[in-house]
Amino acid sequence: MEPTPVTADDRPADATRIARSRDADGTRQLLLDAARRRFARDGYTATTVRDIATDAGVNVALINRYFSSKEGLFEACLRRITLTIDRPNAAEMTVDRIIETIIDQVADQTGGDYSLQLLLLLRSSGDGRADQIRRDTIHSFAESIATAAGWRPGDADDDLLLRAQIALSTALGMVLFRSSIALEPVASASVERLRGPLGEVLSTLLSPQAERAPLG
Amino acid sequence: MEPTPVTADDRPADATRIARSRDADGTRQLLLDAARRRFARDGYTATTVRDIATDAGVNVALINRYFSSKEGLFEACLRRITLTIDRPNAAEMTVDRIIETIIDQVADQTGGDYSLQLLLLLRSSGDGRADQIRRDTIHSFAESIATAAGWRPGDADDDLLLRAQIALSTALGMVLFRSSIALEPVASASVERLRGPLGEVLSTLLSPQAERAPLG
DNA sequence: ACGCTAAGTCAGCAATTGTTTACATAGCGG
DNA sequence: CCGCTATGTAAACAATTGCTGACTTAGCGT
Repeated sequence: MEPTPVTADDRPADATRIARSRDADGTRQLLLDAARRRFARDGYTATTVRDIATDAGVNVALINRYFSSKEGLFEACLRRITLTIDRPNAAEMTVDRIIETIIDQVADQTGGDYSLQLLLLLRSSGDGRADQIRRDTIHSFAESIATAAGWRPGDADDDLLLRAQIALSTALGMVLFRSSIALEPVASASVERLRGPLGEVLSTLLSPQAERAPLG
Repeated sequence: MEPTPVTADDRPADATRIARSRDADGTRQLLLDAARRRFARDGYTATTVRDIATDAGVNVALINRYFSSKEGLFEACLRRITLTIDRPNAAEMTVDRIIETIIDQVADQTGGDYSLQLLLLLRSSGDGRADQIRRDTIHSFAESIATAAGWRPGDADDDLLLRAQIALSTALGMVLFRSSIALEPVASASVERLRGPLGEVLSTLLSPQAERAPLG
């Protein structure tokens, strides 16, 4: 099963870290990169360990050596997810900067790592532990957004958290439409084209508005 | 592989159409119902034909007899999708009614057929033809929404179509968070709780606004 | 120079997958 | 009442899956 054949030069030829013949850490990285790509694009069950090993240019057995199992490799991919929003000290993030970051990440058409990681967040292996990791990652991601909007951990009112999650669902849905489903015209819309409506949506959700109805 | 075991009474015991022992159409329906549930919940590759047959209480070989292949059954499920929005004569749909319909469908916590069908729209079999059906379905769904907002087929300006697709991505992302990922607090938020923010988002996207910036 | 350990290879196993083939039988037309 | 066809059953097929064990070999420390 080879739904999306990956040519040799499609694999990120990281010139700075040439995979020497006997480098455990380097091999682990190659496997993680190939696995993330496969899992994100084709999903967990549709991806075979042989696919990943071939993409990484590495022997299949090493997946089990380094990650115990296919499931372990998937969990490692999930744990490796770091989104642009979480990288700077999120405490100083303003709503407008968060919104701009989300838009850039969603609109990233290069098939780069960030939209790939967003896509990975939507994949499930069916395993409970992996699903929990995924849930935690998304949740912490939503908390970062909500925090920028003024939410504080432990707030009795989680309206802002809810709104942040709705904003996230929009972002993830957009990534799905653009990279996986290829729905036109949204799939090939430029960043400039998306900035308008997406900005409106995210501002509506996250920007403080005096006239917002108090939770009934 | 049995990620989500389905008990006997979990299967929709349609009393009006008892599956008699030798009824081809009835058997087809049983298979379609079971397949849609499995495909929507677990995805295509994670679902086995034996899972479906067991859920439907039907012999495995009948899947190939009636639908040629697992892929054919999946396509039949996709073709069967009819969303609430498309059912009435969409020409008379107002934006507000469309918005209300979307919210109801997204918030449907009963795990009923409609959220199940939305979930199915996010699943891929990897097969090109099935993906095309899925794409067409989503696209026509977006056109219905855009039409209510004033868009007309053939419009040179597809800004409203784009906005309808963004609205759809929000809706699908929400269904994913609620039924598949079970992300709190959005997963168990009531319809009343969701109506506020979701209504704001959808209105922002679809309601005519004089001050909307002309496409630059 | 050399051996020891980590790193990588190879072949194959057991289980599961979708599908097919040959067979059984219910139930209606005559 | 009989037999023919549509319907359903059972068993097995080849292919693929994740994974394992025994084996090789590169490369560093001494």
